[in-house]
Amino acid sequence: MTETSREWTVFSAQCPSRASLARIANKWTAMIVILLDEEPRRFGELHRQVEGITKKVLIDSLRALERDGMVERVEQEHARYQLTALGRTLNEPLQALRVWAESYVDDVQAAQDRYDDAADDRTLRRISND
Amino acid sequence: MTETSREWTVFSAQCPSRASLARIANKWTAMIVILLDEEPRRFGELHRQVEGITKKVLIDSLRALERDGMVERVEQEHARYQLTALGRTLNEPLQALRVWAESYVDDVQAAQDRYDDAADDRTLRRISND
DNA sequence: CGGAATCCTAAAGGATACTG
DNA sequence: CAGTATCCTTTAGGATTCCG
Repeated sequence: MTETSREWTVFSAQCPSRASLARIANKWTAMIVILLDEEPRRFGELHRQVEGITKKVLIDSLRALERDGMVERVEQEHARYQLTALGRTLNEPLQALRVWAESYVDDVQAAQDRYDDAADDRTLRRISND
Repeated sequence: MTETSREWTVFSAQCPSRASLARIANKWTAMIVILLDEEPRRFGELHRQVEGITKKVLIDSLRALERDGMVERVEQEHARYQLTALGRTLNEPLQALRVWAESYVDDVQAAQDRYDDAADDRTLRRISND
């Protein structure tokens, strides 16, 4: 395996880095961090920009990111959120993930079509063998 | 927002790139892709190396990755899996995520401790105000 | 060994209503 | 507007058993 920190490895179930990976390898985290990296934003802005997220999920996500030290709430009254220094280090890898998802839409779609067609074939062949 | 593809955006709930993001921003996906990028591996190897994953979750993950065109099964009899060209493009961002998770364990832990201590304080203050 | 099938639980996530 | 509280549904994921 590639060496990173010698002490921690995400491949070990109990390693704290595994929990960290679970938190950051997450679509809501990715979208929120990317938006907050552009500029601090208020709750309502995030709620509108992350289309389809409910208030509950958004607040739960923000709290979890606060707890993990990636996001901080400034201006208590106006509920403005921003990234911490730690959170900012996260933008690059998450942004790369977002770019990947948007760049390869067609390739993924094509692969899915091929796979589903092949699955249909398999089903047909199985039925005709009965 | 940062511009990537003009046609797709993960921030739109119905955009196919959102589903793609959900698939790749996922701890199981990350671990499997990272391992397969090193070399093709058999089912049993993956099962041992991704500690804590069950056979069902592993097979479900592999099938989903196959359907999305990132993984292919070679040597049907020996069940050896490898990345496709598309899947290989995914290693860099996912590896970056893994490195992040392993590198900042201490910072995250410290943040959690601070957060939880502050939460205790808040609780105590609220109780004494009753 | 590499699965498939079934069942089940826990956790994520959604809907709705209410509040300062 | 920025939440909280409740309840409910859905999904991910785990446990177990069986099979070629």
